[in-house]
Amino acid sequence: MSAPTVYDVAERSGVSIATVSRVYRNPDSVRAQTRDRVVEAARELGYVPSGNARGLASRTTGVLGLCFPDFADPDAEADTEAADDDSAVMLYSDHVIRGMERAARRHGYALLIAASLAGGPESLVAKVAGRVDGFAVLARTVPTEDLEVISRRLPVVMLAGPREIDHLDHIEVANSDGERELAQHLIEDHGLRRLAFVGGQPDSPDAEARFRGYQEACRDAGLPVPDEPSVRAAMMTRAEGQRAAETLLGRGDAPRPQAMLFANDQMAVGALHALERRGVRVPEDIAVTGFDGIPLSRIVRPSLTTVRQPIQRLGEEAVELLVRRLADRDRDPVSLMLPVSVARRDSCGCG
Amino acid sequence: MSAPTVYDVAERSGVSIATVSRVYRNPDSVRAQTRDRVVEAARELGYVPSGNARGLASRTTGVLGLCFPDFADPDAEADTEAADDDSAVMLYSDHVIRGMERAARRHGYALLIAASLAGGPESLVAKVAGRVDGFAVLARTVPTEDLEVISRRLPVVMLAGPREIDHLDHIEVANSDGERELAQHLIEDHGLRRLAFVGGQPDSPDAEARFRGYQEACRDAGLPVPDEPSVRAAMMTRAEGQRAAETLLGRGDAPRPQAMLFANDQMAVGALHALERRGVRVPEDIAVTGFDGIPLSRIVRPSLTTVRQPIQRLGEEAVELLVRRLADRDRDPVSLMLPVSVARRDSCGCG
DNA sequence: TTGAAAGCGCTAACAA
DNA sequence: TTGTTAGCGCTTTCAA
Repeated sequence: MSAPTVYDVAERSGVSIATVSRVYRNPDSVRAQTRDRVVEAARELGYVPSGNARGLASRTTGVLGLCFPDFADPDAEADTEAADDDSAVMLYSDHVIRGMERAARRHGYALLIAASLAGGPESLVAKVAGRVDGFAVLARTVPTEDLEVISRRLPVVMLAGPREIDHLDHIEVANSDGERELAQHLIEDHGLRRLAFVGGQPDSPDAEARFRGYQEACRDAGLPVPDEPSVRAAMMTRAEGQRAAETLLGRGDAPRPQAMLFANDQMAVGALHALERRGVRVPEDIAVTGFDGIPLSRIVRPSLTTVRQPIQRLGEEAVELLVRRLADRDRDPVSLMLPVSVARRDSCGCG
Repeated sequence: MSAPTVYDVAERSGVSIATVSRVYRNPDSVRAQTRDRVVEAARELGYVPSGNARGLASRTTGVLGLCFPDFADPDAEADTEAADDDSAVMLYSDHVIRGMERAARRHGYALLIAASLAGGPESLVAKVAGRVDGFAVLARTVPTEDLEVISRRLPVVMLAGPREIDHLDHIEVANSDGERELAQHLIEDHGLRRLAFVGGQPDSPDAEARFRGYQEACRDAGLPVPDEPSVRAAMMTRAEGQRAAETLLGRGDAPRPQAMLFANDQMAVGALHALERRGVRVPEDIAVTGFDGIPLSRIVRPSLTTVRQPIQRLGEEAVELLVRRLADRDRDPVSLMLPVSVARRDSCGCG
């Protein structure tokens, strides 16, 4: 039972394969009566055009791609209470995916997604690259070297993180500006002076950019400028935020900070829990801030002061850039910086 | 500057195109020295294998697909406070996507996703169908008629909702069982007798199944069995839950219900807010329950009693089914019913 | 409006 | 271990 092809449909409806093809590509170029015969035959046969053959012949796929890092262990158990935290970590990719999917849909494209695994000639990236008209890559997902090669063949846009290849389109989020503005607010409007920043690993470009913004705010305000975050979390999960908060409270050597700035909302929420348990009031005793603006940040009590990051828009803009480049391969490479906005809420005392 | 092909690489490295192909498909079948020459030439040329040509020749794509309904308006604004509610609505597809992506990755597949739009010969569904080895379809996304045709060509698994085509693999969630168990708990363990159910539109199979479970519990307990939900929400959003709660409280004609059961968590959370504003205590004055078990349900105060639905697992199982059918086209069609579990939390008085 | 024929870039026997 | 040679199913000129 091999799948029916244009030949089968052509034979059954008494036309040529070219006509069958036309019915699917440009129905109006075929006489209505002929068209009906073809459509009917296709129905009876269960004919579905082969995307591969189509793509091969027409040199386009109608598909855009996204490669993202495989943060979460694919074997992690799901749908348990314990998995919620992990679940939240993925939110970032999910938002990008959603944004891309919507924008792609608007332009008539489908979206192919794949989390990167190992490299090598048969990597997922290569698979994606060969099946799409263009694709987006989240920072630190694909070796720069590979992108160098692939981007010679089709449009690639790099998302978040630094611009590693300067002839590629690139979008980033104003991480540093956002954190600076947030810290400034704490310092100037609330008069806080003993701040602590909880960051991520040094190889996380986002977390590092946020830390830089924090440093800038300290410098601008004439406060001591730390070289390193007060604490570095490995995964930036809620559990780690909890731990970080306890660490910061427990340091006998220094006075308790007046504010804890976390590199993301997950950790800040964890900290809120830890502080509540220790009987430390937020914001009366200490201010807490996050970064990202996930839905959860608005719901926790006290509601979390944070920096809203337009992650979904990141995905949408990526598609726009791809579509534009597909229309004009020679346009100059673009580098966008998406603005963020500080959401002043209860946890800093702005209720 | 047309993209380089196997021929270019073969010529540059002084081998045949077959050898080039082997290097990418089965590196070990080529002498190391030859392989290095090929890889080097490919690098220099910027060669990326064409997925289309590959798929055409090998009759497989290494891609699985998902079609889901286009609930959210793709033009809706994102990343604003106002969009949060809308944002939450999408969570369902997001979870399925995540589940499928992870499972697909485990099996070496990428995932192609597309929200359905209009029908017709050139619909997104057809595009997906032509580009994957098999795909999953969320209920009410693709006309049954189309699936009938497409499923003759490649494996299709139907997700959530009733089993519309009985020779296809199918997975659903025990909506009805879950709601019945939940209502039973309210009735038997908490001794409540005046319950109200807030449902969705009649064309939502999930919401309807939940209502049926509710009816069953009423019948089993000897309570009056309503024909219709007390309120029907159009989109089952937080805002609508709020409104529904107010409607139920405001009905002068009947005594206030002792419990409000919502067809999903979103609405229940909205109701919690509305009740708090009206000074109605939960669970002391009234019990509130949801359905789905989204992360938010655990975080709101009081924490929400709900039914945890394994949505992500739905996606994972879909992939498993597809992979299995790909391995054996003749196996009997499977219909899975994924179990749910009642999460007894504060909002029913189980804190 | 329709048909004939030449690829699109790769895989997969089969040979060597 | 490597090369030769048919296709895979469709789109796309160019003619008719």
